[in-house]
Amino acid sequence: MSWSKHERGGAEGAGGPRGYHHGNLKEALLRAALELIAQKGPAGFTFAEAARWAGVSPAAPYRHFRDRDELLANVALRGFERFEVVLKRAWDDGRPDALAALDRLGKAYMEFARTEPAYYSAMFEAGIPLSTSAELREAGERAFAVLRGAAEKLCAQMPAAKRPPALMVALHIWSLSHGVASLFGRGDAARRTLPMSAEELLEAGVLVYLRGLGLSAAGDRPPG
Amino acid sequence: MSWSKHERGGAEGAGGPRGYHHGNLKEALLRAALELIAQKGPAGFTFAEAARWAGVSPAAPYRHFRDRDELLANVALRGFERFEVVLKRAWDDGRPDALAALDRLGKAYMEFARTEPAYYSAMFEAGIPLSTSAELREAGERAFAVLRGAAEKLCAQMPAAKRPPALMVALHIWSLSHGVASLFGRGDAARRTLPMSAEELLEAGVLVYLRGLGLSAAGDRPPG
DNA sequence: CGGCTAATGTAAAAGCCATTAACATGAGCT
DNA sequence: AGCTCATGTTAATGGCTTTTACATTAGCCG
Repeated sequence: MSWSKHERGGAEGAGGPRGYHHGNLKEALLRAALELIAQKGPAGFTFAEAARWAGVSPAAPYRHFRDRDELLANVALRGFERFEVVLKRAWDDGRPDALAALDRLGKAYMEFARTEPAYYSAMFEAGIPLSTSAELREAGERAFAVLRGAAEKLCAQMPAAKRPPALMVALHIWSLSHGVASLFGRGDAARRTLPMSAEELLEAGVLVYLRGLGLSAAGDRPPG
Repeated sequence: MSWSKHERGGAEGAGGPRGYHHGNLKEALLRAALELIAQKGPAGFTFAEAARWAGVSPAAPYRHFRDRDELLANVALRGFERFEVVLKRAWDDGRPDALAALDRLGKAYMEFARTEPAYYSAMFEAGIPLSTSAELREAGERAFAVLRGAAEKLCAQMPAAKRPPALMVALHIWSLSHGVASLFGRGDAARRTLPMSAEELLEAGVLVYLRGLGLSAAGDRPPG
């Protein structure tokens, strides 16, 4: 194992590099970007400041990312990967039943948006075209696939005659989740004062929606 | 009427100013910003280029806007005002009945997002804190008030016992609309290939949701 | 009409950022 | 030990933002 090189930068925080070579600059830049995006939004983040944060010259990042956008795209990529993990864990293959699991899924969605606003905005609000890289698109697809799988399990337990297309259900739930997260999910600036938390709002909305689909177990009274 | 001054800049397109003074620079800058945001997104838009587009020096805009963000906020403000008009017209006080009017409202929402992407992104995706100015916040409230009024009319025609809070309904519909618009509503880059248009997706989602609320007239079969 | 003043523009400069090109260092392999 | 390539640095270019000092002129007042 090559200790002398790889131990550095990996767990060193903002300590800074020792020698001429940083040792783990790519990773350090990704982390710096994440931190800066969290502080000032995807627009406020600058390549040069990430370099500074990592303790290298402004030109160094170009050895690892073609340009600023590619770094942003890499943050988004990593975000989608983490998002998929989080959603998968919450869904847990629909155990113990699809409705309980879907409820966890919604909470996990909102929690991700709330606790990882930098990832979330890089993924959805930074204006990165998904066509940037196949990897990015596929990571996005995999995250969405979790939602889609959940929709399929839900639809499967409905009588075939009144069964809606699972893809449509997945898109509806995703849209509602993203809308709530995007409009009300983050702590500070753009928030409107709500009579309920974003999590509750989403949960209530999904319940109403599912009832509309005919899932009788889903909240038989209107929430309020 | 002061022809000699005000005719200029107002309808002159990119013709450029004639004398030392532009005559209607503020308006020209707002329009330039709108055009540039439409082309390159709120992040790609630059103050200097708007000035160039209006035919003035890079410092001139500072006579009308404190900084770049204030210009952006003014675009968003104007966007909310237009949005309110569009939504109000579509809602038309709920004529001939609330469901038909709500359907028009959803279509108008999506059409605004689609045909005025620059306004839409300035309003919702540019990261402008609503606290920027009271005017901005109030304009946003007025636009939302249309949705809220629609939700109230819908709820009013439900039996009081199973009547959900109108505010919650408005927030749900808004979130779903914004989610659909934001994820699938704009033409080119970030779009995913869908089995249906964004308008259809939203309409179907709202119908399911309303059915979940117990509005029996709302789509008695699951859409597909 | 003639002149004052405030509004509106311009020019120039400082400071930051992105990006590139030429050069430097040293890690890892042979 | 020496080679070579990955990884950094320095320096330079060009653009953007914002400020300061100065220029022009529109509108008003006598």
